[in-house]
Amino acid sequence: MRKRAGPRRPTQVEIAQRAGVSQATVSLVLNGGPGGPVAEETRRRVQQAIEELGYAVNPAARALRGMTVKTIGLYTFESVFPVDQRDFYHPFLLGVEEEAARLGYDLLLFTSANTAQGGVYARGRNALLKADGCVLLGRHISRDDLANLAKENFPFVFIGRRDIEGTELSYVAPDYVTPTAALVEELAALGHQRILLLRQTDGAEPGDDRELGLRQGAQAAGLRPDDLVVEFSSGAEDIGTDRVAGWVREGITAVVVEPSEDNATGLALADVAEAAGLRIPDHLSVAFLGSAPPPTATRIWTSFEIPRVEIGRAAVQLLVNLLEGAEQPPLQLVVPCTDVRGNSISRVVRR
Amino acid sequence: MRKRAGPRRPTQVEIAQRAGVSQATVSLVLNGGPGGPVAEETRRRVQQAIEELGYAVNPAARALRGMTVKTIGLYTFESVFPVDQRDFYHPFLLGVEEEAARLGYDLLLFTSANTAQGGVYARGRNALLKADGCVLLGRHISRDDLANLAKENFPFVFIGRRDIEGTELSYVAPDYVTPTAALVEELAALGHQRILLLRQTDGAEPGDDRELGLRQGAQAAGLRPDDLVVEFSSGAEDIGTDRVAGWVREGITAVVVEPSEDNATGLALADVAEAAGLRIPDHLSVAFLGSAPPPTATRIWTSFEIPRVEIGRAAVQLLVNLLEGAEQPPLQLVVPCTDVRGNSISRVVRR
DNA sequence: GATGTGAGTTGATACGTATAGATCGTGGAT
DNA sequence: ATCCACGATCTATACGTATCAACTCACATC
Repeated sequence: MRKRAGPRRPTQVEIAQRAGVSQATVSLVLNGGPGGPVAEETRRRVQQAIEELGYAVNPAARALRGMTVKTIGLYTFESVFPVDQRDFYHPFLLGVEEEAARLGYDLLLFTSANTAQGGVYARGRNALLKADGCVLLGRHISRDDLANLAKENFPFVFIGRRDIEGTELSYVAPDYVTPTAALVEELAALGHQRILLLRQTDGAEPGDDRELGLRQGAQAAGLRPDDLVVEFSSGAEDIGTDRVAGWVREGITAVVVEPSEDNATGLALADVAEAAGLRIPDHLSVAFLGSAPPPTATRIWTSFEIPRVEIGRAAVQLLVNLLEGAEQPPLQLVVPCTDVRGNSISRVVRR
Repeated sequence: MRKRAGPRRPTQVEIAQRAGVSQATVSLVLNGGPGGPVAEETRRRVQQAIEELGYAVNPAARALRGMTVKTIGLYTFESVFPVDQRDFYHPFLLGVEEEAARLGYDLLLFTSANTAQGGVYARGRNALLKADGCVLLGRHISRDDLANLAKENFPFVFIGRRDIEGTELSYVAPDYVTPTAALVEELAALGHQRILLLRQTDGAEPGDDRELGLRQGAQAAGLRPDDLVVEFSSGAEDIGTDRVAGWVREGITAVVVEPSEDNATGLALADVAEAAGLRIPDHLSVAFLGSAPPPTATRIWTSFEIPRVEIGRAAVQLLVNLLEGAEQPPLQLVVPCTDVRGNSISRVVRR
């Protein structure tokens, strides 16, 4: 941590000297505040001195006094930066950026302190403290970090639902339960009797939500709990021909897949099924419980779309509430998703 | 500018009390520095207290002491945020982000203080001071702002060449002169006798560079100065049928166009020419002196590509040099562009 | 035994700001 | 004439850190 170079900038003291007033008066002119109004003549002299010397307030000093700096941090547990256009996270950033700008906050990207670099508390510091508050993002979160931040009473909003024991943290999350239940009901109505949920190994709470939606939908459709199968996968390599054949032998006719960034699991399932002569959707219905792979000429995946930009915006709004609002309890927000009607599910066709 | 809410965070003083040492010793443990080494036993006790209380250094206090905070600002004169994928500026940001992350700096996006909001010195503050230094970007710069920043001795690097009288500022810019000259020589070799340079009204130094390249290339090719025509345009509405017809009547057979974000001028020229029965390139050669519109099935614009990502990276490197390096004069960097061989120029064909 | 020597620690200070509390006129009410 | 109220300004302080200069203490040197 080096010293800054170059000559010093003018301070309020120098302004005061030049204007023939005290430093306190300069601060009064700048910020108003208690201490009474400032006489017009005095104000004029101070303003003039400010012009002449090119004074600008020192944000560090303000921050040290406990003032906010109008800066919102954005921390991503995965390496999101540099932000590629095709990036899974890009829409979130867009929303965050947009709303931060609208509310007059600057946006601090914590590119230097992601999980690979040692996380939030890398090098014994809490990098996030550079900002007034922070939006957190990412699938592979560190629960310790979250818990610590909450304990430290640092204002932050998480994008995605996470529950940490002992603290009620603030988050904005998509509602996975409702559309999953609806999808399962639809599958049941199409005649599917046994449904498989393919969860991500590291799915955490979002995975739980999908499973909850599965069970709710099944119950509403009159399916029994043991008509449901839940299995896990951590990527393409987990989806072998044998495994898929086993599912079919068990009577599975529909698979609902928890998405991941690259949707490797779901795509592998489609490949393997295809290679085994199983046509989608005739022999096997497949739906994604969230963002599906991009549509092709022949295939539109049945799924639902997460309103990422809106979630980003909402996260900033929540955070600014935390920062500027009165003492409120941490606030959670769950936003609805929109269905994507695809052609990857259909009525069962016996082979 | 509100007060921060919530309970206070532990400070070095509290760590010191708990460990039974002085605050100065705590700082020594954290930063080393002069004041001699710390005994192993003492260090251990301090570390333990830090663990137990969950101490994290206060960046504001460090900054107030004149330390750097490892933060690079990114300021854009135009409204670049939110960063759309198709955005002209996106590759620059990519490079800046990438290099900042690599060098261990966080990136502060000044979304709140663009030109529309009052510029760098909006609300009497210099927003940029929140960062150690800053990368500046944009076509419609405020020369006053640049001059002021230079006067204030604020460390910054501009992307694109700008000359400000009285100060030598630090920038990274593409070399427009060399490829422009090469293009003009090529046109001359193809038999073009009269060449038009179509400049952007607000082109500033980059426009000057193109004109310089034009003259250099012409001279090398043996064209006379009055074989060259320079005109200005600020967009599609400036390119009428009459104007284009006039050029042709004057004997112009080749147009080199200074690009803009949307390249409206160049595209309008193509449209108008087409509508007037002038085929490109047979009747009129057209080249872009920089980033051309995207290629279509039939048309690849002859142009040259600005290495935007590399320029972003280089800007950060320069800035970090300024911040960390010894006392050097401001440093400029000019990077070469790569030719794009298109099909929009050819030998002259008499109609 | 006097005198350095150097490792280890600490008190004091400055960075620039916001603000609580004290001060000082000045004029109006009593 | 005295007191009060109030507008305008100032003095003093705290925020949390890094660092300089001073200090202590043990130990080696002559």
